[in-house]
Amino acid sequence: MPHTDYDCNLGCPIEATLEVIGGKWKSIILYHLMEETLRFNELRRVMPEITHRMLTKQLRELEQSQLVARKVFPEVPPKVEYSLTSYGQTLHPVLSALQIWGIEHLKTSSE
Amino acid sequence: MPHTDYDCNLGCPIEATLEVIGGKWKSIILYHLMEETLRFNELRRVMPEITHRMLTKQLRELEQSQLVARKVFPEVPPKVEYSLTSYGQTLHPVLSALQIWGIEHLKTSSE
DNA sequence: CTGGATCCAACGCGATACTG
DNA sequence: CAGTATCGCGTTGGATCCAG
Repeated sequence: MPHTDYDCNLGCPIEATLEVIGGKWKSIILYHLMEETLRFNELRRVMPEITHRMLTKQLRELEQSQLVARKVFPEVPPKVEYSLTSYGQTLHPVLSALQIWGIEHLKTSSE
Repeated sequence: MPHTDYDCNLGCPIEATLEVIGGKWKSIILYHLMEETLRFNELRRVMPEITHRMLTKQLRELEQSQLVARKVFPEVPPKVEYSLTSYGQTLHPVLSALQIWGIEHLKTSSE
């Protein structure tokens, strides 16, 4: 890709993306939701290190970014499903790139 | 891309990548160094919003990650050039993916 | 089960001043 | 020009408790 004049001063695209998927948890959440719809506690199970509070918070932000959809089932006990929106799906190439490089990086740094 | 068993619990590749290029500034610095070697103050000029202190700090961390090379010219006044290492170059696809999605995202969110 | 609210410690980061 | 050291504020985020 050419070094365009999106010069990262005004509305830098890279920064914009990181704004949305950056942080310690968002991309991981998105990654897990890429394949399957998950409930709140299912997400906690696949991400044992995130705290209850943070998961809630991150999910709210992903909702606001239109990347994640929240579906509430009016039941007792409550049931809430989280899934990617179609817009969220467009992040697939980005997450793939991150994952691919990460795999190589982990290999390299463990040598 | 298949949903492999890099399940993001133990040594998650995505997290590993973000560990290295994440944060508000690192990817931007890498982006600018992708095309050309730059001196300290040249970097500041293309990134007007970063503070002196933060630029120094981020550059040190990128050095430690082996992504950026620091070359000091023993002159007065001092001259220091920063460039990508060959390892740093391998991030090209990742940064491209971030940039491409960001461009679309900015378009979308401004509508 | 899902999730909000509060308290509080830890850290990030800017501002500033100082060096070779 | 390039870089370090110190201070101090603001935000982040963990622990905990409460609620539908």
